[in-house]
Amino acid sequence: MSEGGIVRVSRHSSIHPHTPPRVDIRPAGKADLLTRSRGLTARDAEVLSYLARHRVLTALQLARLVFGSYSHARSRLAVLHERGVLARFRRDIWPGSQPWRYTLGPIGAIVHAAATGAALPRPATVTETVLRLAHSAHTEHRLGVNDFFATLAGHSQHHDGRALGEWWPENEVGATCAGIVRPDGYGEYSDHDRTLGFFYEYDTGTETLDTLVEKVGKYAELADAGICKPILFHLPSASREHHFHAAVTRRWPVKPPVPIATMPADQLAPPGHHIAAASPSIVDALWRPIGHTRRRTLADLAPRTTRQPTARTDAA
DNA sequence: CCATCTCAGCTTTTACCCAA
DNA sequence: TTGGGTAAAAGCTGAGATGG
Repeated sequence: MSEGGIVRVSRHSSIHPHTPPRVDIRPAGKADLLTRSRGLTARDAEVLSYLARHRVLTALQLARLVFGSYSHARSRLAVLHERGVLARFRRDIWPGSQPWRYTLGPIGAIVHAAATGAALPRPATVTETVLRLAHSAHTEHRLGVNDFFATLAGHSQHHDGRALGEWWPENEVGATCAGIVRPDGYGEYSDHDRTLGFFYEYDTGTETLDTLVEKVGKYAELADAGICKPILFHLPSASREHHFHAAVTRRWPVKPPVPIATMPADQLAPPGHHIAAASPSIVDALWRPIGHTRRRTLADLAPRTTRQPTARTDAA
């Protein structure tokens, strides 16, 4: 299946890039706003909070982040969609079907705005936002980034002593970095006495290696400005990883200006349905620091500290 | 009303087999 | 040659049952 939104395509599959995504939005009338927003649980609010902050998530990703079971997540998300709390869309590919991508619907956007003290959006504005999201070429990239963090959060919830303490989306971390770099995300992962704060870069292979190396140079500028964190590069293949390592080593023969580790996506275990076993492989020894041949676990990339792990992922 | 689980059915196109 | 039926792929949907 798709790993929480990452389209895995068999040799028989074909994506229809020109087919518009199927968008499913329940309109919200003023009269039934109160009716439809009634009965929302604390967990529903958590779902809204995640979607407000990270824009779009699949049912599997939300299951990992918020729900205990995938089937219940799908069931509840369908109810929320039916009420107009959530909107959803997906592309048609062959063969098979695609997971729905969920985002805030008209009711959900209003309820979340009311809960956070923000200005209430008009339903037409929400509809426009959903349509833009559904048609944006950047949405699949965003889903890939969200999938990494959702998998990490889901994994942490099933392993004592591990936690994803922070997960900042692209726009928030970009603002914090004063525009010098725009990482795809920032996270803090704890494993017992070790905490790794890292920038995350999700590479789909569409950028040139020179562009990636230039990015590293920008991170060096950021480090000079006082923000130095390791960069985790998610690369599409082992060969891409090999060439990236070679390019960085050519540019900085002794040592890269900031710590960098890479993981080739084609080394990941085949994705599965189960929440508990949700791709633990991203925390396994798949991460290769620049200048090393031995791969390390995610926790091994972190310096040992005596700090207590931070709280689990907070959607707020 | 919510949580959890199971399971039959659906989606969509191609390849293949068989009968007319 | 043409047309109909079926399997395959990969995963989602939604109904139903059970229990809190």
